[in-house]
Amino acid sequence: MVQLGDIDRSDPRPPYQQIAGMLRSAIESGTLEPGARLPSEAALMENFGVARMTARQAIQELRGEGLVIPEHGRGVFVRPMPPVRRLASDRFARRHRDAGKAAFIAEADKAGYQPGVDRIEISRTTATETIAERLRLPAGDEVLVRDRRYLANGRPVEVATSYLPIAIADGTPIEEPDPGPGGIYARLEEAGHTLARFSEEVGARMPTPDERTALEIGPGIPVLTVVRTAYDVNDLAVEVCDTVKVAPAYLLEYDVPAQ
Amino acid sequence: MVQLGDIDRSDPRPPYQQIAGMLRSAIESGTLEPGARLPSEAALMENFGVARMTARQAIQELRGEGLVIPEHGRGVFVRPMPPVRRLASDRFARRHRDAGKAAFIAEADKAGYQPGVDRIEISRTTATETIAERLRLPAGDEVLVRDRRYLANGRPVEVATSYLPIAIADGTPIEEPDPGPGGIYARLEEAGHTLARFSEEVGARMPTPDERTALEIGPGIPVLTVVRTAYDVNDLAVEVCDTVKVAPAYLLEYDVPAQ
DNA sequence: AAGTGGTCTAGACCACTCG
DNA sequence: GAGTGGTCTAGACCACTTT
Repeated sequence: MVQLGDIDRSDPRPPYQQIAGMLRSAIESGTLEPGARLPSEAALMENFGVARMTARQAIQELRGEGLVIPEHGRGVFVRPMPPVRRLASDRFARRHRDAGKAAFIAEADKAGYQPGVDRIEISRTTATETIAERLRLPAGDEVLVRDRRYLANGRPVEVATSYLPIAIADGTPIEEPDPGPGGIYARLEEAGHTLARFSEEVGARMPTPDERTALEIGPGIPVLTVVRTAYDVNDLAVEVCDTVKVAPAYLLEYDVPAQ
Repeated sequence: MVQLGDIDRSDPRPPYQQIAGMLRSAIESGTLEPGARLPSEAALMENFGVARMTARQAIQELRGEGLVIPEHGRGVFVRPMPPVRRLASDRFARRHRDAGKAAFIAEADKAGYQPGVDRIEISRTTATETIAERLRLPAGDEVLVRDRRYLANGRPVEVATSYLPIAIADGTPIEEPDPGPGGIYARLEEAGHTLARFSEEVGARMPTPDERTALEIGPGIPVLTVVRTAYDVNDLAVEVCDTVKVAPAYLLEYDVPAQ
């Protein structure tokens, strides 16, 4: 196995933190490459002369930092970093739609990874208070809901839920799982809702258990939340899109004018 | 203590997850208010008839989600949510500087909390490759570094490091801990660098141990990273500001034109 | 079958907080 | 001193993966 040091009994840190520190160093220095297997719990017990729970606690530290992922029956592995998706502030520019590409596809082309969308679900519900407020609808109005999951190189990186007023989406391809070239924004513009601007609210938090499952991430990996509202040239809110992204896979770029 | 259910032996989830789930429900429903103490480990052992490590593992789940914070010798408490700072995309508008307010102060006034800045440190170093690239300087050029920590209601919420080319900052109040009314952006404009635009890169990750200390947060709380570059009307990069924010304390707002 | 991690038990001693 | 969480031990049985 990888050569690690020994526990220093004079070190004020408890043994499990020392072990975690040595493993962390090995990961950060590249001695343990992304995808490599950590020493097994049994190996750590023998190497450091500790009980199993102590070895596990050391690994637990690294899990909490998102550095490693355990795989039942196989071992604990150094987390391979997903490809970073840089989202430029022009990602919803009309020229991408005119070229027949939805925003996600346009950006995948540029960054050079294989995009994918699955689990598309269309439904209708009454708007929650929050959604109604953002769409400036009376609370309780019916809205179209588009749920989907985005993949990069086959790995889930984002789940998104769009809400549109029924009055706008009714009878359009927006109600279809595949809304056609350019995505739903192209369809909105065809329906006369020429888009003027978007407003985005960005936050970050730990994922809920449901989100962990959908995004296939363990605990210790935060998510970025982006709530986007699209407005047409008449300043009508035509869509609210609620997205949850695997944080390490994203960098969001924005341009802010000084005035 | 708070009344919780019992473990369901037919539930496929292990006992510790069931216990964590019940505590999570109690927190989300408000039965356990922010700041309230969770049942002690001894109480959980008795209530559910489990061993101590099982009770601890349940609490560990909630720690990983950032829902609770343990305090040695006192108990485990429901994390009080810090006041959320909504950062509007106009927070660097000139009118705020003209009113003599730095961006942080202007926004605190609006949101109604007590702002604060401490640990201001000024130094000079040679630019790292990344910083030099952002400032479009030759690698190895000297830069002015402004380090500081921001507080809201006395609690740390953000650490920020600004880098400015020496050629721009040399001999100006920007080298002082307190650069005067309107902050360093006001001084830059007085020096002829009228600001035209900012570019921001937003990401999120788990904090390093150093950042955890500086921001006084435990593990389980993610941070938002924002790297802002300021450009003047001649498209000269005049400042790069690297910030690390306590994620639950922030919501960033951006306006994106459709074209 | 052997090796891995996942869960659990029943204890122990320690450090910290509070009355 | 009593109550709290922090750390550790030495076992046990289970579920999953690989050979």
